[in-house]
Amino acid sequence: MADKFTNPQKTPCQQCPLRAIPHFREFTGDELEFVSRFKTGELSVDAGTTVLVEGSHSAHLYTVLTGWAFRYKLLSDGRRQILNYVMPGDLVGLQGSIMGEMQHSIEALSPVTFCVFERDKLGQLFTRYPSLGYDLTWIAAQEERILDEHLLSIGRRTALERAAYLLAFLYERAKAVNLFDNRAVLPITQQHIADTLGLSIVHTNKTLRKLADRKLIRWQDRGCVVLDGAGLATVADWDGLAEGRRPFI
Amino acid sequence: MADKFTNPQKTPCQQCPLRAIPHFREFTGDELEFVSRFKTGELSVDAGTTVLVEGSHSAHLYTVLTGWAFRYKLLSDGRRQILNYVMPGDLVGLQGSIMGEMQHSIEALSPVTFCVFERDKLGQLFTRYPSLGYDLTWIAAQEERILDEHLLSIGRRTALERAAYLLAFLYERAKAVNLFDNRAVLPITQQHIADTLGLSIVHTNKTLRKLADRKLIRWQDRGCVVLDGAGLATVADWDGLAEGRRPFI
DNA sequence: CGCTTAGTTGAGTTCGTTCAACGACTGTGG
DNA sequence: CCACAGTCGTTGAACGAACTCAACTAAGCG
Repeated sequence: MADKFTNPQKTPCQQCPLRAIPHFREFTGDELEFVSRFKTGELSVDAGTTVLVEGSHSAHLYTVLTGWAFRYKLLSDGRRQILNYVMPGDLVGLQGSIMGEMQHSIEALSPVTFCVFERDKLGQLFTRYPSLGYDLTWIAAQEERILDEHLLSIGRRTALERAAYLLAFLYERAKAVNLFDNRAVLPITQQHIADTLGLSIVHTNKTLRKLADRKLIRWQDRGCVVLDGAGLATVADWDGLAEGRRPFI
Repeated sequence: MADKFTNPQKTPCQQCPLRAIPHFREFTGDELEFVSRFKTGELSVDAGTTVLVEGSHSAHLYTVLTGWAFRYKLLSDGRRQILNYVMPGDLVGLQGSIMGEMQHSIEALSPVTFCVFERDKLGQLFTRYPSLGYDLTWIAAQEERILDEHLLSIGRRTALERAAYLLAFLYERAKAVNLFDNRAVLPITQQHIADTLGLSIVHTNKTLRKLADRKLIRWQDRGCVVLDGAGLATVADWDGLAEGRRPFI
């Protein structure tokens, strides 16, 4: 793909901008040194680019350095379900690395830069840096938690509650990794929201309008502005992420 | 809880009946010896018992030795979403062990025996037996895959497809761990199915009737008899688990 | 025998869908 | 500079899937 660009000149992990964010945990010098060798390059893509494809066998693991993306699956007739969103510090491609084949695809919502790791060195990571292995398990377990909550949402919440939950969730996650400057703008279309909530685009539009009428969000500049994250969480009967400091690779 | 019964006299892991099932991978002698010490006892519960509760802080990890159970979450007004089903060889309680608080509950569908592991020794597992740490990550990643597929199902499949997917999924999983003798009977009620699919019980009943009319299943003896697993998978547009040999602890 | 649980079925209602049309905005090529 | 196409959001109307309510059967159990 022409719009993909792999950059061998990587940002050194020692100067990783994510390490400055209090949301992420500290590394020891040893760990940092290993991760730095584990990282083999960077991948920068435009918004809209499909990075990993369902069914492919990727030899890489990726951590998002900057930007937004999402994971999704398709049915053979084209119906799409967005599974989760990916933000700086998130690891993707673990399933492909650890079990062979990717069972979902990933698409960039904004320009995205990934740190690229070699699957081959994953074994080394576990043998030489058990604490990093533990972190990988932590990350996978955390993703599981989030998927549990999404499942509860799609299965049992009403359309209004679902939409409120999703926006509160995205707002809280993005805030934790400093993705907002002054205003909380989520760079997604109503089609993305519809495909996440399992609703039609028309009904999604009408549901979002209700949230806007309640002054919880505003639709502006091709994105969703969150005005009241806590209010959204209340509508959704959602407790928040309850996640402390977060490891990352 | 009176109906729980912790048995300190454990089945030695060396004679674990699960090891005989080809679906599970081999252990090295060392690993087996460690797991055997990691295991501190067994827990046997009746059908219907709630084993782990959302919000609790469990000091244990469990692997199912025999029986069926399920994981679920509740909304504050009582709406229930079943997240996944748990069968022999499955690990539960990892989230609680690794991140403090359980975010879902677990209830037994049949009499269930669990192997009990100490959370405290989890660090040792990663440092001394990296291959087991890798397996834990594998297990978490596999659970993630399954949740992805469930999300696709609830979000984008029709009621009929959803039901077909769920039953095909349970059938395939249970078959892999020898949970059937001669007939493939799933020990669940229609209420369980409804709470898994995100449907009302009435509509679930009418949907299952359609599957029965097509001779794919039969409802009998308080359970669902799967007559044609492949037929169900076809209705659901589902490819199967595509999982090779599976690690377990 | 009555009590409870699980499954079944019909009738009416609600929520969400599909179809369709339209406006606002963006980017592109002439 | 304008014409045009494409994407995205919005809205109304008609339809259909799934829900609630309610009544009833069958089976298991003290």
